[in-house]
Amino acid sequence: MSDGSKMEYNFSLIEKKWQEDWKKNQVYKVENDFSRPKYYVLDMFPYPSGAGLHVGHPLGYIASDIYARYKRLKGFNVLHPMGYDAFGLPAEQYAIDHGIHPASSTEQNIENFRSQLDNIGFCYDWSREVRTCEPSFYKWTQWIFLQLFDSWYDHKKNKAEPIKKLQLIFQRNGNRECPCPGDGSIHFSEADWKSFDDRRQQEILMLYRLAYCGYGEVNWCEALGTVLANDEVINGVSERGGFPVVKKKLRQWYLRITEYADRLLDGLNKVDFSDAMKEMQSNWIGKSEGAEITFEVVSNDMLNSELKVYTTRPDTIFGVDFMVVAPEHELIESITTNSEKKSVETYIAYVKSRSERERMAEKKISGCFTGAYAINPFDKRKIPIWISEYVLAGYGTGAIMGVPCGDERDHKFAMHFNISITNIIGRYYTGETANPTKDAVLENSDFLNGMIMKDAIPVVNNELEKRGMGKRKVNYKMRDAAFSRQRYWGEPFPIVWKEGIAHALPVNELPVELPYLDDLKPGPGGEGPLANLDEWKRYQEGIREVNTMPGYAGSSWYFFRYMDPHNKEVFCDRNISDYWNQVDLYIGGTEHAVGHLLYSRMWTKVLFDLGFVSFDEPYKKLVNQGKIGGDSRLVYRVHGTNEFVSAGLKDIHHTDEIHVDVSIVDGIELDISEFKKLKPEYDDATFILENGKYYCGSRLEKMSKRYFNVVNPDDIVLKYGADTFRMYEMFLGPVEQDKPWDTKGIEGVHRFLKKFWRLFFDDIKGKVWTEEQPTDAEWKILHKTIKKIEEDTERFSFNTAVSAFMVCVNELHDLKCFKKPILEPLVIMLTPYAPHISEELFHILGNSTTVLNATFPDLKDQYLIESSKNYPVSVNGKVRTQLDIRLDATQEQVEKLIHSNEIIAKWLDGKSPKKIIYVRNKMINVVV
RNA sequence: GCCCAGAUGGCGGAAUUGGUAGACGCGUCAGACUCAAAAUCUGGUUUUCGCAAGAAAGUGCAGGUUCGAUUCCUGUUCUGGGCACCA
Repeated sequence: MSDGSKMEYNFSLIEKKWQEDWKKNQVYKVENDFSRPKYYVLDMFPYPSGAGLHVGHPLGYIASDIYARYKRLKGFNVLHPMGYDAFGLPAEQYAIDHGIHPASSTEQNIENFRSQLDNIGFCYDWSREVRTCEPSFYKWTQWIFLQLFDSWYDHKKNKAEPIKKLQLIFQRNGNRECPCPGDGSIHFSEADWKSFDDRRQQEILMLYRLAYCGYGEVNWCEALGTVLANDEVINGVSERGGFPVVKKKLRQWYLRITEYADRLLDGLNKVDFSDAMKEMQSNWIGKSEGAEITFEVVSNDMLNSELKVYTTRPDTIFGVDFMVVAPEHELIESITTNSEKKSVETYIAYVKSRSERERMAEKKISGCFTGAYAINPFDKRKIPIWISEYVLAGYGTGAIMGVPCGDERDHKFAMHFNISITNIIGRYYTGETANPTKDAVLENSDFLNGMIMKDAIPVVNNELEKRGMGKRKVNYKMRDAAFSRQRYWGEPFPIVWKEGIAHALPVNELPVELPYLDDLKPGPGGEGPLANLDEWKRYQEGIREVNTMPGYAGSSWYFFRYMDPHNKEVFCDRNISDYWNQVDLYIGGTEHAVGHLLYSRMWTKVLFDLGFVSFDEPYKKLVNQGKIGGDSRLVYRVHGTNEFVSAGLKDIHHTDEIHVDVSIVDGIELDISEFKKLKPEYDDATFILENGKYYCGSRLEKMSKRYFNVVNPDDIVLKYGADTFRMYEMFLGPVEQDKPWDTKGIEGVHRFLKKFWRLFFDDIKGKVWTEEQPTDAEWKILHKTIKKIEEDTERFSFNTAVSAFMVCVNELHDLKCFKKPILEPLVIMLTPYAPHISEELFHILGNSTTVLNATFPDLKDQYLIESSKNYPVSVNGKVRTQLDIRLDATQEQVEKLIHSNEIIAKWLDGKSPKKIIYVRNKMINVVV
């Protein structure tokens, strides 16, 4: 390269040159070097959609890239990989609609993603790339699934254990010490167990397995031959075609994630996630502590059966005026009296006719009396048992005790059906609305009278347990996660069915490869497309599982595979996972709060329990990047005409607004000639202008093709370069925050980089940088900047770090400081933010090695001590002077400074200060 | 309805632990260079009053704590996000 071409900042040349160099020399390849301190920076890997990346997507990637490069400069061995979450529904839908096989559309999309990512200059170690749809990857997805299938949760040890151990326990003790998580009503002795045939034994084991197959309710549409999602069913008929849809119990695979509810909740205390994220996860888990109370039931004047209810407020037991059971409750048939039979049947038929949607949307009060009564276990009062859809079958026992004075829903129900209300909280209940307080003193409550409600809770619990009428109980909102899909584009299950019993395939037969299938129509009886492949289905004397795993299977463990991506023997070598350990920094969107993040946390805990890894929380710190919104541009057409009116004048006409492509608008000014070319109908459009210009309206909304507001990073990189793009995305605002994209603002950052370049080369003079020794003032600028950039990078405040660079360069320009001892550390500090220009300048300064091997510059304290401002104030009659001092000042330096400070010296008048108070590490109060 | 987060110039945002509010950038105004434009450089830019020096007000709203509050506390309004008959 000649000196002449170095004169001006030619970003496209520089970026191309260094990207090729990085690739050729495999600069970012990472070794599993156990002798070095490690740091693991991970992005949530993308789903390679056909739309490609817009400027919003790389935000998190840039932040993690900066941090990874920063940690590398700090001397860490940094694992920073990337891959693709490549299995899933959208690719399959696309295939069905467009006739392209998901394997090839996925391949194409990945290629496109890769070129877009490469453009931005990330430091990923691509030799560790993973794709969840590759057999070499999903072999281990299947293998981990088999570990889940072969395990159960031992509540005594509070961990997962191999199912073999459970079989031994059953042989010795039956299940009296291991209550069945799948069906609490199953009890058997060791003798019973031995008497069960193999089939029965396997059925029972299935109820314990962490990955299990059971029956769940789904929307089944016979005419379409498929299962439909809730939102595809409207008023009991299918959205497409209007065919009848019925609720049907179908065989489904599940993850028994509920067994990990407590540990998933507790684990939140030892990870660094945002409070909002922790909140979302703990709400989803929905732990509540209460009691399960058993009521005797009288029907047709005879003692009939028992009804269990779950309540978090056992203290209100004497305020119970009615019981409500869910319409699906199994007791309904047996307890309904002859006289009520008809109305109960009518009510249940009504409930069944309503879709989940209607039920949730309307929330109207409905219900029906069963004719039966429950007996209050303490005062033996008869309590009517009702049925209502506001009680959910799936939570607690599917039955509640109605306490109208304390619960608003119960109150509304009682008012609606004219049930008399017992007041147990005195003046706290006005008769108008319920009061859920725990602070009231109980009345009308037998042995609890005079007690404060919250104190009464343990008293009642003790009494219930003493009398055997109930017990303390913890409940969770979280349900087991459905794990099978009747779809093609996913991992096949390594399972074979023989006579109704699921068998794991031997590990040496993994992976079970997904057979190539052209026609992706569903199979018979609600099964997936794989069911159409008779030959593939048959496996010895059994039949393969034809469902596939859901999209979240591969993403639940992929972070392990990056550590040891090419291992053919295990999913990840234990020594290697011990070294890389937890992901130190995980960056991704909030949309995965309760899906991916919970599943991957659970899988890690299982692998930990079974001894395959040494930690049970996968992510040490999680940062959620915000979304970048599109800034749409709107034009206004006078209704019914072809005349467009400028935004400021739109209100005086009756107009329709139309989105216009942001690329033909400069700021808010429309390029009318470009606009006319958009559509033939616009060709003869007329315009009402303001000041001779057509101004567009604007609106912030989601970046989407539909709104013509998508900005492609490729276009930005082409115009301004990757370094400008990276820095601008960071400069936009805090990483965690949602913010709008504004292409105009990018000029400022671009100017900064050009100015940075001019510290080295002048347009006219050429080379300006020298080997000269800097002055103290110049050192101070450098050290101030090092400190600021280091602190800001460390605390993820990349926007203020970029500002600090700008300030520094402006100051150096003002001082005309082009000295190598100042410039070189600056280039190194800029590396994480703008890697290409840094490499080039570092190379020019005469270092033969790349910036990669450089270290983040050390601080020299002596240039940091300075006094800034001081404020004399009067506190409680004493005169104080406050003094701002650099953070790192030592006691000695402070005292020296105090005596040399003009104002303080005047106050002191030669005497010593009475007192020096360190208010903060930055503020010092001197009392005279 | 419940839970969480936020509200600062024309705009994006800064102020790290209570210490000169508005860093940095955009936009804009004025000037330099230029025949002109681009690029670059210099200066101004919270509001009101003032020729100016300067003065007063000012971080959604109303209070409170403090020598001092964008920051802490109480109440309130609005905006964004999450959950939603979970007993």
